[in-house]
Order: sequence, then C-alpha cells, then structure tokens
Amino acid sequence: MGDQVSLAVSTVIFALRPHPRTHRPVLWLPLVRRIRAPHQGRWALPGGPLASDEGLAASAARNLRETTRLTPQYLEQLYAFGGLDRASTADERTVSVIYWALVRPEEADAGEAGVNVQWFVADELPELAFDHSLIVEYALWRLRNKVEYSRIAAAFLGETFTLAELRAVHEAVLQRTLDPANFRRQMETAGRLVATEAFRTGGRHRPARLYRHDQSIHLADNGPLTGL
Amino acid sequence: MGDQVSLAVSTVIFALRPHPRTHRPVLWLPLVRRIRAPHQGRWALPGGPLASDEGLAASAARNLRETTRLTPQYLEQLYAFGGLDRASTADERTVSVIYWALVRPEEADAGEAGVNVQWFVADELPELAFDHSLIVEYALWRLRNKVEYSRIAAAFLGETFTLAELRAVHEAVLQRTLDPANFRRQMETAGRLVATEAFRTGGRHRPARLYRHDQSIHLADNGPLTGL
DNA sequence: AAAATAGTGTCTGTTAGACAATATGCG
DNA sequence: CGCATATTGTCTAACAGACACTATTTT
Repeated sequence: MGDQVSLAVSTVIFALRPHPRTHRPVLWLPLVRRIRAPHQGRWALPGGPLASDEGLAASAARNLRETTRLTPQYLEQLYAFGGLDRASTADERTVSVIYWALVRPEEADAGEAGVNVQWFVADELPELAFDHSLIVEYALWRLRNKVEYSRIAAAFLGETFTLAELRAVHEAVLQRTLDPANFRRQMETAGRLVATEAFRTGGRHRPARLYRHDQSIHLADNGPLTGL
Repeated sequence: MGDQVSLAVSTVIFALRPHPRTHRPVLWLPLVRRIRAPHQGRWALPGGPLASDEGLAASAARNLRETTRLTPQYLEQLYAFGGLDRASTADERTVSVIYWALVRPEEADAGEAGVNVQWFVADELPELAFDHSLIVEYALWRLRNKVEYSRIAAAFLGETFTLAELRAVHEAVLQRTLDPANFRRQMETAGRLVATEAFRTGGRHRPARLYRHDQSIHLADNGPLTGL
C-alpha cells in the first residue's frame, strides 16, 4: 500500500482581454505559483485533488471559482493525463483530469483574486510546471478548432451582440482577420443566430443590429452526458 | 479515510465481422459478464483498476490483450467518467477513464478468449451495467465521426488493400453505401493513400490496384501526446 | 460473349473566399 | 457632407454527390 494512485482536477481557464502592447483582444489565462516542491516557484494550472463527494466537472468549477471568483460560461473536459513520467520527483503517482473553461472577465475582472494568481497572455507563457505547457497547447488547439463549428464564442459575449463583436472574438481566437461579408453569411447560414430588433449605436457610423444565440441549440458537447 | 476515490480503466473494443443474419460486415465489441454485485450478471466493458506502475493507455492495452488476446491497431482515450451517480449501490467512489480501440479479429479471432467474454453486434446490445450503454453510444459516435476525416479505417485492414475493401470498412462503420467513383476521388484528394504496383486478383472481374497508407502521416491524435 | 467490378468523365448544386458596391448613422 | 462601419451583391474556385460511361479480367 502507499502506492495508491491519487486523482487531481485542473482547469485551463480562458478569457479575452486586450493585449498589453497591441491592445487588440487576445486570449489570457490565470496561473498559480507553486509554493512547494516539486516545481516550487513555477507557474501551474489551477487545480487540486478531487473531493470524494463531488463530480469531476463540479470540482473544476469550484476550483475555477476559488481561483478567479468567476463563473464559467463554458466548461468541457479536455483529457485525462496519467503517464508515469508526469511527476518528476515522485514517490506518489497522480492522474490529472483536465478541464478547459471560458469566462467573461468583465464580471469580477481585475479583482486578481488570490495573491499567487496571475493572468498571462496565452501565447506568451513562461515554462510551466509538470506537463502543463503541453496541456495548455492542447487546450488552445481544441478551442481554436471548436470555435469554427460550434457557438462556443458566445461564452465570451453578453446576451446580445453585433456581428462585428462576434467576429472580433473569432479573430482573437483564430489569430487572423476574417472578411466581414463572408463571416456574416456563414453565421446566417449556420442558423444558430437570432436577429433582435435592437441596434448598437454610439459608433461614428451606421448602427449594427444586435443578435442573440438560439437557446434551443445546445452550446456544445460537454461530453457524452449533455450534448448529443 | 475510506472515502478515497478509486480509479479504473475500461475499453470499448471494436472489430469488424459479418452480421450473423445479413452477412454484411458490421461493428462488434466484446463484453464481460459481471460475476459480482453491483450489476451482477449484466454485461460490462472490459476493464479494471489502474495499476500504480502503468500508464493509462498501457492499462487499457493490457486489459484488451487479456480479454481478447488481441493487439489494438488503434487506441485512443475517450472520456473520463466521474459523476457521483455512477455507482448505483456505492460506498465507494470510482472514476473511470475510458479508451476505445480498433482490432483486427483475423489475428486470433474466434479464440473467444475468456469464458465470461462474449462478442456482440455493436448496434444490438443488451442493457449494460453501470453507464456503459451510454459510453458505448458515445464511442460509436466518435468512431463514425473520425472515420470521415482520419485514416483510422486502416486499423481494420492489412498492410495493403483495394479501394473496394477500404470503402467496405467505411460503409460498415457509417451504415450506408458510398458511391465508388466519389469515394475513390475523395481518397485520392485526401492524399493519404499510396498506390502500389500490386493488384488483387481472384474475383470474377477486373483486378483492383492495391494501396497502402502513407506512413509519414500519423494515424490520428492519440491525445495531445502523439498526434499534433 | 456475358458478368461483374475497376476506374473515368461529366454535370449540378453548394460553399468558401475575394472583392466591389451600396446603406446609413454620426460628427 | 464625408467618414466609418453595416450590409448586400457578384464572381470564381473547390468540392460533394448523382449518374453515365469505358476498361479489363474471369467464366
């Protein structure tokens, strides 16, 4: 005994914020500084051991709330990592179930929650603890993939939004500009948007119509349980 | 104490075999009859507790070998299930990491390995133990999805194969007929096939060219580790 | 020659992308 | 009015699917 496998849950939390230099919206994520060995002092994904009385997703959501004071708009399981090579200085063996989440930073924003928590631009991360650099890379790949065929981008926006706002989210995630005309048609063809009668005014230009997402369509597959 | 979470690994194993009535190739999978409570007597996915000295995928492969005497041609993680509602009569809490695998039944075939192991047609399963019916449904969905954009179908075939053979695999997985002309062009366009100089003779018709898969292309993403 | 599958050609409808043109509120 | 973005229109290349047609081997 003593060689029991322990189970942890960690989460890659994405939010959209302006880049400090370019001021264009980019992906950020919060990391936690490790205060004990192994990898003491390095930045790591927020997470912790799975409590015996909570589900995997619930554990991820709780940890997210404790780390950032935010509520996830979207939460999906990413992968379970359990290789023997993970814990570099290990008597103990840990399997980590990783989730990824999208949040709206507006809500509690710069509260900067915990003292050992700091937000980083997702594409400019330091070397992380354990295999967390690899995990973040994979989560980014999944997000960039999924934004193209699901209504996941909604998680970064409010109840209603203009097509330009929605397009800005896609552009930030995909890191390339999109043709406004073609983007509009793709969204219309996809049939996930519902036009409202309201318009966004205030710019020095023609007001844009506000849309909302069709609530009758599930946001995405949160695993085999909810989605199809 | 005593409320520790235990970790198990189970695998959905797919093979192609003729349907007992129609004789057309369909998906089969092996199940194990439970010999103890809970769900005693019901059929369940092969699996077992994770040994502390083996990785998750290694555990799945070992269990697959012990259950079917077969070597997986393809193995990928499906999902980690850890809801509190899983174990129906539980003092204990179990999180299951599920893998899915493709095997070639020709190899050891009707050995029918263990005495409590039986193969079933994937679309004609009885009610399974725990949430395993849901899990199989999800695995089928993943397989049917993936066959359309990866070279996963290769796992059901030998080193070389005709386009008709490859098409038969796709048809069996997708459960619909495919146009031979269009299928050929799609495979050629995808660029994953390499034509050999050999032909398959023996039918009462024109011989068909044999192809092989481009080895330089990874089979698929076995998680973030191998694939991209 | 007849059968049967291998393999090619052609047509149509849909879609992604590039880019031109028009619409309209705001300063 | 003129700017800036919203919104619509048009054209082309690529692709999927339906289906006709030709090629080649076995019996």
